[in-house]
Order: sequence, then structure tokens, then C-alpha cells
Amino acid sequence: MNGISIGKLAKSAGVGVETVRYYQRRGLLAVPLRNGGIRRYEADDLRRLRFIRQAQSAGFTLDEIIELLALDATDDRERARMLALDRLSQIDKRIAELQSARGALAKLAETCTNGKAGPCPIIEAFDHGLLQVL
Amino acid sequence: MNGISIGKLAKSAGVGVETVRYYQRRGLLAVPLRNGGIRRYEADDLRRLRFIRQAQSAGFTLDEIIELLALDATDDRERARMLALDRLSQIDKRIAELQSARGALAKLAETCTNGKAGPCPIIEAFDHGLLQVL
DNA sequence: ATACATCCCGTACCATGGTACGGAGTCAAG
DNA sequence: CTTGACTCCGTACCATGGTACGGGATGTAT
Repeated sequence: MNGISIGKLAKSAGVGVETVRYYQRRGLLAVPLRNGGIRRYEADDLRRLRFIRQAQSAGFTLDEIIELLALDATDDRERARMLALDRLSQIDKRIAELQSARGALAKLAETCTNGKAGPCPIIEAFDHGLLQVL
Repeated sequence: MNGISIGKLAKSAGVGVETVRYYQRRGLLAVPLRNGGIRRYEADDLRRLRFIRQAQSAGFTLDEIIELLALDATDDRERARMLALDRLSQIDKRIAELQSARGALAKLAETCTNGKAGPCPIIEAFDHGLLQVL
């Protein structure tokens, strides 16, 4: 028999079977024809599934990924490029945010090094100054 | 009258009124006593609200933030430190992920520069090689 | 004192991204 | 040829983090 079962597909991509089926329902993955009782998956399905996960980790929503997948087959380079650039700038923003959060956490961990007495000023560790609005 | 209204509090923190109320329901923010009809908020509430948002952007869930807020008042420095270090390493992981995604997107944007013909290999831009499991 | 904006509170609803359940069919090994 | 693992499919349920609604009370500016 050619191809692999849904269980192996899922495992190879590091997701659950239910997740694969969910993606099929959402139209992100094709549902292959079944010859006999059990559906079989090919390299393309795995590639696609992995792409979905990578795109998710890049912050695309499933709806956006649906668009990307559709785009992949078309000639609309401009649209693809726009989506990429748009997300690129959001990623840069997010990285900056995370780095700032990282700084706060590092400060917090340092301040709260064991051995000193008293409470650990968690809120303060994140506090970058308070506007006067009161 | 001292303090500010919920609307101003929300605005100063860049959230909606409903969000503030939601945090109150979840126990992240105290519900101040009302003298007369309208509740008033102080600098501490704003500080706390801002902290919540910063902690969220550091990737803490609201439940974790509840713990952080509780911890802020206690002497359990070790626990605070552990939470911080734990999240720190997750943040580093996430930053690395985002940077990898960033690379893929940059590649995609470049490949899909307008002018060339044919489809834009979106999936391929993310493809880091495929294991042989089929 | 009369608008008009805000606030209060409870309850309902929403989007996202899954996860669980259950009964029937199928497959592979012993 | 049975047993155990896996699949199929539909439907229901879940967690997270909000957002919306609506009627009545209250505050503020003119």
C-alpha cells in the first residue's frame, strides 16, 4: 500500500490525529480518496501540514494560512509579497515586545534571587513609569 | 472627587472598559468600594492593569498572572524566580522561532518580488527539508 | 433642569484552535 | 480467525480571552 495513514502523518508533523482532521474540515488539508477503507497520505500532505504549523508559528491565523495556500498555486505574487511584508513587520514588533518582556523577567529573576528577605517586587519589575492621569 | 472612572482607567491602559470588568470578574483587579454611585480607581489599579498587559505580552496566561499578582505580595522569592526563569526560557525559544519565521518570510518576500512571472512558492519558502517517512 | 455621556451589573454571545466521544469498520500479527 | 490497534465520521464539548446588550442609575456641561 502506498502512502501513510493519518496517524503516521500526524505523528510526522508532531500534531494529533484530531488536529489533522480539524484542518481537513477547515479546508487546509485535502481529504484523499479512500481506496478500500482507509485513506492514505503522500509527501505533499506532510509538506503542507508542516507548512501550516510553521506559518502558525509565524503568527498567521488559520484563515490567513488558507489564503497563503490558495496563493501558493496562483500567480498573484504581489498579494503574497504584501502578506509576507505585513507579517514581517508584525513579527519584528513582536520580537521587540518579547525582548522587552525578557528584560523585565531577567530583572525580576535577578531581584528575586533567593537569600534576600522580603517580598519580590514583581509588578515593579515590569513598571516602566506611570503617567500622571489621576 | 478622588481617583478616576473605569472608562479613564481603561483608556489609560489602552484597554476597553469591558476588559477591565472582565479582569475584575477573574479576580485580577479589585473592585473598589463605591461611595455614591460610581467606583473610583487609583494609581495602584492602573499600575496593576498595566502590569497585567505587560505580563500578557510576555506570554503569561491570565491564570499565571493571577499567581504572579498573589506572589507579589508574599515572600516566596523562589517561586517567583522560578516562574520568571521558566518563562524566560520560553521567551527565548519563542524569539528564536519568530526569527526563523522571519527568515522564511523575508525569503518569501524576496522571491515574490513583483515582475517575475509564475506562481510564488510560498510553501517552499518555509520548507526546510522533508524527512523520509513515506 | 435637561441632555448626553458614562457607569453599573448580569447575562449572553463570540472567535480561535482545537480535543473528546462513541459506534462501526478495517488491518496486521499471532 | 480472533484480538488489539487504528481509522472513519459526525457531533459535542472545551479553554482562553474577551465583546456585546440592555435597562436603569448617575455625572457633567450648558
